[in-house]
Amino acid sequence: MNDRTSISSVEAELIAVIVAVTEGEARVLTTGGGEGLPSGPFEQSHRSLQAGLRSWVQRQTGQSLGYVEQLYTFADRDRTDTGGSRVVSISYLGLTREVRDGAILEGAAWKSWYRYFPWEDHRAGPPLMITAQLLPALRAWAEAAADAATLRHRLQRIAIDFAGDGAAWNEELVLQRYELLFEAGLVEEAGQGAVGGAPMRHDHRRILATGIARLRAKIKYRPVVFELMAETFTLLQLQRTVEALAGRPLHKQNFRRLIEQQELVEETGIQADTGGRPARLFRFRRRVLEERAVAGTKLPLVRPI
Amino acid sequence: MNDRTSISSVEAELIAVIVAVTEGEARVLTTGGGEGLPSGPFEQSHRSLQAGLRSWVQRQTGQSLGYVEQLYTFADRDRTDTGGSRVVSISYLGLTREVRDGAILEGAAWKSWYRYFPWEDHRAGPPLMITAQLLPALRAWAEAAADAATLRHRLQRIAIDFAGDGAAWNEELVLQRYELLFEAGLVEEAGQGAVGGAPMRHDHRRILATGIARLRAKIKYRPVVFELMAETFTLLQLQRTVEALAGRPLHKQNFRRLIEQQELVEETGIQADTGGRPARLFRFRRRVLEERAVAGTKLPLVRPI
DNA sequence: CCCAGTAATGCTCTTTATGAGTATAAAGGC
DNA sequence: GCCTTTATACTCATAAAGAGCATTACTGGG
Repeated sequence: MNDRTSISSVEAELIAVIVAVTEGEARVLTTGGGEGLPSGPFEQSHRSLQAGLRSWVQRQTGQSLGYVEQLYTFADRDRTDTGGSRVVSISYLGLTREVRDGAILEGAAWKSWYRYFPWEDHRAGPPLMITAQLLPALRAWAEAAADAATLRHRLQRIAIDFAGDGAAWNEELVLQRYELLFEAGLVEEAGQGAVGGAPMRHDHRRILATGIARLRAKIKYRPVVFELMAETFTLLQLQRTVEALAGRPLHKQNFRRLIEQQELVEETGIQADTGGRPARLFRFRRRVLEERAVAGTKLPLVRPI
Repeated sequence: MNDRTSISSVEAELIAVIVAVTEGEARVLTTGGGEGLPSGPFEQSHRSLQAGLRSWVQRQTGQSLGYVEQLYTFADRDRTDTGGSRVVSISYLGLTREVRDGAILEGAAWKSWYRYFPWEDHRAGPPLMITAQLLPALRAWAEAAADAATLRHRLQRIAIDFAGDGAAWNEELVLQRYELLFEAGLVEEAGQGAVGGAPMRHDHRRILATGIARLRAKIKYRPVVFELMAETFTLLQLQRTVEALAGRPLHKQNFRRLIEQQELVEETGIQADTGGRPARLFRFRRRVLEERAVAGTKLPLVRPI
């Protein structure tokens, strides 16, 4: 690795985590019957990586990506199906809205992301499968450790990732939890004895976990949720969207206070029929993006149930 | 971009932003007389990207990288010197400590990062060059806008990035500021009329800006500063290190309160001769990394001078 | 020994942010 | 009218963050 000597040749592909929230469900665009993420070669014709991704999604879904962010570049995968040549996979996170009648890629489908990570949805309290299935299996794995130090370390990781010892659930540890389950051999990609969650090809579920973790962190300090909303929305709809992403319930009044005091939205004057008292409709004040270095949507939590 | 069709071949290289803090100065490992960042091909033999980077730095500096994190993958550069073939550059941030007598790569040298970004060092108040040089030049650029909307937009960006209108200086906007100056043609890489900061080859200064921005954000929520410290240190040394990275002064007492209440450090029992009252020496409690999902070093600011 | 200079350290005060809860308002369905 | 449902307005308690004052412990010079 001296300065500019030889540069090695590799294959490059793009992998996309495209997220939308529809009817209060966080969904991700999948291919191959829900077993893969959309992916394809990075073509020489593309002006840049982002441009390549945007143009592809635009062509396939008829919908422009509101927000695009690079996730991670992987190269440590062993790809046996390309004849031993090294593959560099560049993954992206994209936010959009589902178009009902949009021309969607053959075989592509929107799937709830909790289908792949059922242990991540705490909106109605901690999923029962955590205590019923995951924790017993994880503890068995921990106790199969070769030595005491490994045992202690495994138990510690389980406690942190799955909020043992009365610690609070940390919704951002999506990737750590998936990796823990992977190491413990509890997801299908790792072998047998899967305990939960639909599998994906290659390491696509891992990439999805990376995307979810990034998004859950991002909504707290950047106003990206609005990329997932319709032009106008009620504050409850906005809250439900954040809850769908974060996978946990929020305190309604405090959520409203937060949004309004940050002046992220403005009223449109119209009312929405919501089943109870009509709600005011709001729209995102896009100007805030240029007015100041703007904060996102913190999570006004409610006490864990 | 259908699923697994053809995959295009590109050249892959690694670019490293290696940071150390020595005597209260944030420094970065450079090559070619300070005009480039260490870079080289990603070799097939490397187990993974990170492993490739680590082994290379280890060989060249005799120092292991404490913390490594992927920064960004670029592919939109026009590389004319490789015969039109596309280059994918994967950049990394690495934290380490300088070794005085370490075998350092031929031509490599540690340079203060404020040499490249003199407008980023606000430890002794806002640098005079901002009001004396940058702002006048930026305003001139803004006023050369073709239409009123562009003018307004440019002025807005200047105000956000350089804390106009009494807004607070945001130390995380390193990349945005560099890009603004680039667009305005005020850095040497963009053409003539450079106003400040040493230039670098290709887009290396941009990559360095990305690394600084990432690190400035990271120290607030992850305890990564300790990777830059000696085994034991006084709280003031720790504070000076954070200040060197953040580029702004911190409130001493509040900084101590923050560090101690988070139990990030433990006393070693030894005292250090510091010129005044002797200070207690501390070491990082590495265990916190496994005890809990741990917070970093927030910035207890002092009022801007 | 006294004194100035330099750091280190202990505490208090104020303001703001956050988690939580109570109360009231406005719609529809019966 | 009464109940259900959702929206919205406030209040309260606590914790965290920004700021400053006071005191302690060393060095070196007279």
